[in-house]
Amino acid sequence: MCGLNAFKQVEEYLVAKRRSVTIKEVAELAGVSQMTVSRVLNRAETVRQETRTRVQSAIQELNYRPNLMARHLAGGRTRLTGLLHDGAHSSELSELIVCALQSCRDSGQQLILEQIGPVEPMSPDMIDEAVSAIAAAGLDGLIVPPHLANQSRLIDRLSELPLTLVVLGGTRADERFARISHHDRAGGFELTSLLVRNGHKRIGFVADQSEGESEQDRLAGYRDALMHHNIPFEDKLIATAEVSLRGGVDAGRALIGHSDRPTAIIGATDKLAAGVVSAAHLEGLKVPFDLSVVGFGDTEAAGAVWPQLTTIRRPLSRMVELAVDYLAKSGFPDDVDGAELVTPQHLNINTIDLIERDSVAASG
Amino acid sequence: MCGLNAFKQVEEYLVAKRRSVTIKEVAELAGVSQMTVSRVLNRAETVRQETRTRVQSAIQELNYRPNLMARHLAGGRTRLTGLLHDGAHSSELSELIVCALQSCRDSGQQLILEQIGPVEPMSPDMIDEAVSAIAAAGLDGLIVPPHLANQSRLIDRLSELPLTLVVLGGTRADERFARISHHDRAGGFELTSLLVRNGHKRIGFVADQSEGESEQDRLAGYRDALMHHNIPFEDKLIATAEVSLRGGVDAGRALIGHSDRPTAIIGATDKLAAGVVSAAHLEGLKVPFDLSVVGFGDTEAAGAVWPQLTTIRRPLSRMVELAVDYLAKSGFPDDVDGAELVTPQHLNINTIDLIERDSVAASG
DNA sequence: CTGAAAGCGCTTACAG
DNA sequence: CTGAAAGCGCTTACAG
Repeated sequence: MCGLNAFKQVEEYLVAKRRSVTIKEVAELAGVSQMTVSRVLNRAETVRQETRTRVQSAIQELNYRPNLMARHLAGGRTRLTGLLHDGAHSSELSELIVCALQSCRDSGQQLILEQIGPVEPMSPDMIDEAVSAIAAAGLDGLIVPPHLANQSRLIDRLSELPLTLVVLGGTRADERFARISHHDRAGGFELTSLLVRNGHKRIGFVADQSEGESEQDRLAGYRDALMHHNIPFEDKLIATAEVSLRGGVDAGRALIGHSDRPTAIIGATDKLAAGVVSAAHLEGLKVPFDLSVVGFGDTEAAGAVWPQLTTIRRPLSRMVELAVDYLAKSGFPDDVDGAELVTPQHLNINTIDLIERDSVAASG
Repeated sequence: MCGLNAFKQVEEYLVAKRRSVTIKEVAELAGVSQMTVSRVLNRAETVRQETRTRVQSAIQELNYRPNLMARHLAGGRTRLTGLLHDGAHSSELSELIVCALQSCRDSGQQLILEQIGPVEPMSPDMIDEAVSAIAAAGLDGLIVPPHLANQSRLIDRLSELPLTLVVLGGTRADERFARISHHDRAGGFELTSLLVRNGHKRIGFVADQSEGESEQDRLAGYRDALMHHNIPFEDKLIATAEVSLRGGVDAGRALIGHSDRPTAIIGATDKLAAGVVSAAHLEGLKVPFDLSVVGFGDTEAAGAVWPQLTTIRRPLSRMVELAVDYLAKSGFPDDVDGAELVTPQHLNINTIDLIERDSVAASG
């Protein structure tokens, strides 16, 4: 009841004044100075817990949002956090941005989208130009999404900038930047084991020819699983392809083509797997009855083919959230749920999120 | 070399940032007050020509750029602009957000994402709750994306809030809010005509059962085109489906099933069309040789099936940009390129962007 | 036609 | 751990 009344009052007040809630009002409601509210907003550790809590409830009750303009003007150093993207719109990019926006707001950072591309492959000149633009933006931190984590020249250049770099995805720790990885190798193991449990012994794999660390790790996980289940590894069950639908179709046809064809195929990405499904259709095979197909990523591609793909979801939201947090606090916390701190600069998320849909059936 | 250059640029930038030219310096150089400089900047007619000229040369000499942050801060409150979304990540959402973020920054607005859903269908309670949350956010404006434009209860509730509402997509002008529509009917006409030009006479249409205005308009365009080309309209060539891959598959099978089957099928959305492609595969028909298929939207679904779909791209970036602009200026400009001002509150974009891919072949 | 003052909403720098 | 003051760069509202 009380909450409802306060709610109503705030609303009426806002309508009447036609302006938004300011730090002053929050301070008044919490019974502290503006300074203290500002400290809470900026994550200063010097505020007593009790005071902090009081301020936070005031913020919530009034639905206060700091005015970015004022912040920028006063501070001269609102932290600008960049999120790099390549201009290709996708469900992954929307997940990344939505979550980054939310996390940045929570931690008082301002999100700036920085675009590179979308030309593929990226030329050295293009990279240098983009990096110059990023340098000129005066960012405090920059987040590189999984999709661009393999661009070594780009990462090299970005590492030289006077900003904190966080790379999502990939595998190895690198002291030039912070990395948040997820357990691709275990994912590959899991997906392969699922197929083995369904009786499959001849399992094909469509690998990414660009040899990104993540994609290579998925393949390594596949080999781990074969070994674990005493199934011999065969070169001819591996095909490489450019990550595109066409690449998946071609690689799928190649794998299906020969006489001793696989009964199941893993795509290193959903897009490749979607291509494999189409290849199966073209060759007259029913999925999943004649051929099981699984992918990686839980992207839109996984839900756009029939049957919809069993796949492994990447914890993108979690990763950006952790990245923004890292930038806010200049380091990872010691204890992150479901994640392991490999080095102070390298956090690995080790939960696996298997999404089972309709593209797997028992063999034979 | 390049790295060194990047460093140098940053250094220069930082120095520049610390002492960026302000209105005060311009005023001093021109020998006037800040106020006069401000008047010149804001095109006030009350400045004497001679003074104006002096100020302008000072501006040029110092290469002065007004600080947008300060401008917006002083000029009034910064406007909070909401973008509604349903939590379902997609390429469309990423396009919407990327563009909204950019436009808001340009016009000094602050973008707030407001989520409703993602439960489907949305219950009245859920809608009311979401609308309350939106009310409490104290937004000045709210943009409703095409995907949610059909939710009449939601729109009704939002119309009652003390904020400026802009609905993207849909068809009819409504005085309770501003609308930016695109030419769905002409799009339906165009797509149908493309098929007719390819010799198709029996053209199926998978309609959206939810009867959204846009989707209905596409069907109307289809009928227009048939009439224009003297092809009789047949009820049995129309199927309705829930907008999902499964819906498309089922509707596709129904249309393909009967003896006198269509040689081409239009999906009211790409997702439905993707389902139709899968249905064709399941029934042993080759796309596009046995069946041509086209969709609407140029979404990820259009690129995730094989063959990739010919479709019509919606001008989403353009629409959000215009929406943000409308909110900034409280109205549409008189002359927008490629668009028509139906009423002062209703702008219709009449360009059609046909994306031809590989899902259409000549009939017979 | 022009200017001095107040203030937008926030932060930095200092003081307790 | 918390607060009072000054000021970021500009505009509005008032005064000449």
